[in-house]
Amino acid sequence: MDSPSDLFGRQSSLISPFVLYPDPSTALDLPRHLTPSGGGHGAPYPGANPSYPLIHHLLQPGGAPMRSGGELHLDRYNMEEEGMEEEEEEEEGMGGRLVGVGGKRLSGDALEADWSYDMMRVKRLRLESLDKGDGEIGLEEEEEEEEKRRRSAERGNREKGREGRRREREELKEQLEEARGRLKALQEKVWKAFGERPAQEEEKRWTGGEQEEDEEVGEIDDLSLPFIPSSPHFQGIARRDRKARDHEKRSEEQRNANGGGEVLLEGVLERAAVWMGCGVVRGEWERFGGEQKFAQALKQELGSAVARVIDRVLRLYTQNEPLPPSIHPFTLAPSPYQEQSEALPLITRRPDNRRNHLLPLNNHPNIRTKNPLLPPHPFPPLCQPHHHTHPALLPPSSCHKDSSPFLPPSSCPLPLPLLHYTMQQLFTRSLSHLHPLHKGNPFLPHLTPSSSSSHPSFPPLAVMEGLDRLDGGLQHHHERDGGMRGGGRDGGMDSGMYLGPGSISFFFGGGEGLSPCHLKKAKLMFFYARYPSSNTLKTYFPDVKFNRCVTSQLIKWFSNFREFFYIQMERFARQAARDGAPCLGREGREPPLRLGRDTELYRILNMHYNKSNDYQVPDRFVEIAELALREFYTAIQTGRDSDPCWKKSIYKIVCKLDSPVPDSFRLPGCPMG
DNA sequence: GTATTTCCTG
DNA sequence: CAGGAAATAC
Repeated sequence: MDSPSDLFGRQSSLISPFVLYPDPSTALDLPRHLTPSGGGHGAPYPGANPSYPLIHHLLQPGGAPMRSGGELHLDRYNMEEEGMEEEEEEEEGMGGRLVGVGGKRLSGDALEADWSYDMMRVKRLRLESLDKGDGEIGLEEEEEEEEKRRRSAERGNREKGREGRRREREELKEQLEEARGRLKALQEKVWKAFGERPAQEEEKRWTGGEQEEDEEVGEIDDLSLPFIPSSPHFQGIARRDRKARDHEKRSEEQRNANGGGEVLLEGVLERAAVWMGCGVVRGEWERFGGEQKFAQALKQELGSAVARVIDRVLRLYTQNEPLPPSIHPFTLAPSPYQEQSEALPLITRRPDNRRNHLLPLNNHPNIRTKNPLLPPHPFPPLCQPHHHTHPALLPPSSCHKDSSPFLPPSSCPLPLPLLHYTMQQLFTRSLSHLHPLHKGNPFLPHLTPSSSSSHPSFPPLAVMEGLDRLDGGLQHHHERDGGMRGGGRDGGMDSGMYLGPGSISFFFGGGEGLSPCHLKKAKLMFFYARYPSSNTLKTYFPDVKFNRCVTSQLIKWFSNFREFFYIQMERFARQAARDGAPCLGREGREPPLRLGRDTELYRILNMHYNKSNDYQVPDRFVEIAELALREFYTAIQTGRDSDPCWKKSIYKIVCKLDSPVPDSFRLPGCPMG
């Protein structure tokens, strides 16, 4: 039950690197219908069932059926990402054929048996042909059969048998060809999306760059070796197959003059095939510690492949600057975010000097400033009554107050997903190559408007926002995954592969998932709506492709926001009741329990919902918070808090206080650009 | 039954 | 903040 497959259980479309960046022309079309698929209580992401057509089978080495939300998802891959349906159909077809020889979809309890059977067939056919070639390998079974046939001396029958097997072989060949073709087509799509590889790059690769390629192949092969059973049969087959494939791969690649990505993609697939071809028999699988090693290797494979792809694309990017936006890997899906600052007439920017008006803060022990990038007094006292334009914005540079220093300032929020830390690191690493000069200079005077506008959305690095959070969360998941999934002994499968729902799928081609930017936006929305309906959410997150998973995610966010809100309210109400200080404001003349903008509570709320402080907290929200505070306070004072349901009345009150969210939130992306 | 919410935990 | 369970709403 702790098989590595569990660790993949929530990932979506891992295999989707082949559709890394969806065609912009098709990325946003097609209304989506929701796919009903089980779920229910306690399953916030019932629809988060991934579709990983190619590695789906790989992920179930023991034939364990994949479960999600307590339901089996065997017969049909969840097609939640309908937009990818076409692509997936192709991939599925290919995956199915690669694994299940007969092109059938392997599923259910029969999976293991089918799998083994099919793979045995492949092996036998393969061995047969090898046998004919140089007689190097033979199976007893085969020899016996031959013997029997010879003895029977029934030529017709023999012919029949051979005919049958030849047909089988040819069928197999055809299927392989087809699979290959499909793979190629997919890869071409990818490259189309990536843009043409420059000719000189290609030349370099095949002259001076060859070595690099070799290294990669070698490295990868090394990686896969442990999974090849030591039996000479398998070793021989694997070696020869690999050689043949490598050769074929290269000549084909040369013919196509495509690029390294093809090698990478094909490599990953082919090595996966090697694993399967060599390790599918259960005994072997177990004998070689298949699960762990497989998981580890798969992780490394995917990680390194993705890293290399990214590196290459980015290298390409720097070499070819400026790229037409259409082929920029990060702008393929039109980024609404880049237009925000111009597109939001309702949003006025705060004067720059606001942030210089740092007043000393009360050093409340409860306040933690985890982010070292934040200034020592990260919170401007928003008590000036003059700045009540709302909503109000800080200048764009504020976006980077808490992001990585080497990111250009106007780079805010592409809708990159809540990438896992590992993925973020990949990006960070790659991007640090790109913008080495930006290091240590958050404000980048040398980044001219033109250069930034030629890649207005380039650094996708809203990703970096909340890195600290995710970093902390990583360990978190480590523990949890270790405890719940890996039993704490998962040798290679740390949470490096763990990705929250919608994250990697988004990145690898989902296209419209939730990003840190959306989280930010949701938090700001909370100032207006504590209980947004899913329709409201759909209205205000137009760039999000809503499916059940995403909807619950957003709803869950608001639930979390409320939770935090209520906790703070209660806490401060109790504190006020305890301290006999009903006046939270500094000025004694203030009405009781006023939430002044210079108060600790205000500070905490602002910090939570408006961390980068690029938004003016609406007066309305302050009022609501005050009201909630008073409700809590009086409930506590009057002893109503002993009633187990005492909070519910307050929730009801708060529930009615939602106000219209400003129209600026209807625009895609972050309302603060 | 499903969707949503709260509560709890990590 | 996410995940899960339980309760509740529809």
